Order: sequence, then C-alpha cells, then structure tokens
Amino acid sequence: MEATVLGERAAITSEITDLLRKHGITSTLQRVEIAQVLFSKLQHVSAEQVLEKVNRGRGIVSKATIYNTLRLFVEKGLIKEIIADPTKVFYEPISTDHHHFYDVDSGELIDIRSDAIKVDAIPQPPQGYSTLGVDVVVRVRAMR
Amino acid sequence: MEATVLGERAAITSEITDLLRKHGITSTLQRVEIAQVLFSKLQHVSAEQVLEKVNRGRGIVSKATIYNTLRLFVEKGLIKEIIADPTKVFYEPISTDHHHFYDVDSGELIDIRSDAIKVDAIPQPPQGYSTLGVDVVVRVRAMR
DNA sequence: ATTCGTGCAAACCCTTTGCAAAGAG
DNA sequence: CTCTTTGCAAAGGGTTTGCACGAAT
Repeated sequence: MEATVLGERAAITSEITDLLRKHGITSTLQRVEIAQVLFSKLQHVSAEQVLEKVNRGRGIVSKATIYNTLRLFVEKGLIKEIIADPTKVFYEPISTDHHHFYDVDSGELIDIRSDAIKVDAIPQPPQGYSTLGVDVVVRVRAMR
Repeated sequence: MEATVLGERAAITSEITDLLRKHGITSTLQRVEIAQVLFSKLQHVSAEQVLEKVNRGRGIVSKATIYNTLRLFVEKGLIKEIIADPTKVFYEPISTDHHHFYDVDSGELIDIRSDAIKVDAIPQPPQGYSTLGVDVVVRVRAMR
C-alpha cells in the first residue's frame, strides 16, 4: 500500500517533470512542488495560497521563488493569470477553459463551467498582434 | 464666441452637476473636474491619468481625492473599474459597453467596439447574487 | 568555471487611511 | 453649526529586485 502511494507520487512527479521539460523549463524540486499545487487543484490560486500549500509543515520554497516561478510558468505558457481582483493575481493551468464570477465585495472568484457561457465573434486583434486567449469575468454582488 | 465657449462650459458643468446629484453624490468642484475627465474621454483612464488631466497647470485635486472620488463614483454606479492590468486599475463611464484587448507585455488596453463581440448565454449567478456586468478581456501579444 | 536557480530582505508602486483644515447645506 | 469633503503624509500590501549562496553541467 505504501509502495503504491509512493509509486503514484513518483509517477506524478515524473509526469510533471516531463511537462516542465516540454515547456522548456528546467525541472527543480521547487518548481515541481509549485506545479503540483497548480495542477492538482485545477482552480484559481493566489501566490499566497501556493506559498501556503507548498510549505505545509517545513518551508520548502521561499516567497521570491513562488513569484519568480509563477511568472516563469506564465511566460512559458503553462499557466495563466486571472485578473479580476484589483488587489491580487490568481493563477490557473492554461488548459482550463472556464470563466469566472467575481464577487466585487469579497474578492472571491467562482468558476463558471465553460459550456455555460459562449463568446461569439471574437474580434481580430489589431495589426501585428496575436490572440492569447479570452477571459470573461461576470461581476456579481451578494444581495443583502 | 468667447461667450459661447464659456456658455458651453457652464452648460457642461451644470449637466455634470445634475448627473452627480441624480446618483446621490454631492457636487463639489473637485468631483465635477474628475467627472469631466471621465466623461469627455469615453475611454479607460487610470487614476494617475485622471490626476494629470485634472491638474493641468495648477493643482486642483490631490491624489487622495482622486482615489476617494473614483471609488465613490464606482459605488454609486457612475463609472466602472476595468481590471485587466495586474498593476493598476482603469476606469470608464459605466454606459460604455465595449470590451478590451489587453497587451500582456505593455499593459496597454485597446477598445473593442461592442458590436464586434458577443457573449451568449450569460450564466445565472450563484444563489443570492445579482449580476452587475460582464467584462471580456482578449489577451493579445505583439508578434515579434 | 560558468551558468542557472533559490532565498532573504529591502525596495517598489499603486492604493488606502488617519487626522486636521476647508467647504457645503 | 454640523456633517461632509479635501489634502497631506504616512501606512499598507502584493509583487519585484539586488545580491549572495548553492546546485548543476
């Protein structure tokens, strides 16, 4: 049993290592840990949340490395930024194609399944630009 | 001619005063100046840009008042925040129903005319929430 | 040996806040 | 006169950066 669990962990780790390499990212302990947090939970996470989750128990990764790595992952197309809360950035695997409700009072993000929303006629980007993606944020407020 | 120009300025000012009053906002010199900047240029403007435009020449409005007033205008439903650049917030009259391209490298926003994009099937907000609006941001990158 | 990654702390920058002075009704 | 609004400067908070140490080839 323990062997199985350990085997699975190892499998996941090497899977992530492959993923990083495929994106031209050198695999390190810290980067694998961060990637695991992002890819296990396929939801928006803030830098602070990544820091907490990675450092359960002993401190493995510093704050600077969290930020550096998140930026690197974004540049390399592994994850994307969710810009909805003016006070902080959320991150999410780029493969998740859902959108978000944004509670303007609490700053909370709530997923919208991708089939529940549809954007037609995405306009051509300006000359010399290419489109990276489309983000839809539905601003909501709790009714008192 | 000068009389006409002055007359127009006065007319615009009183129009804005009315607008503020209709939204339950006490009209003051500073608020009128800020509103004029926002409503003359019907495009996204940052707090910093409002500060510059209002204070052409002599300083009329302080930074704190810019921020306080922008927040007030948002609360009262006069303008809305554009959250697209992680480093700063843009503001825009709430009546403009267009969306934006966001240049991920430069942080620049470019308007998308509202008829060039269409969002179908806006999902129902979660229980107890009401929808304030829908923002679409098309992330673009200049091709090298 | 050189290059790359990590960590710590300080720096940054946009935004907010505390409090005193000025303005509105 | 009372309540609101403004301004200044300082604080706040998420993110970035400078620099030294450690790891890898």
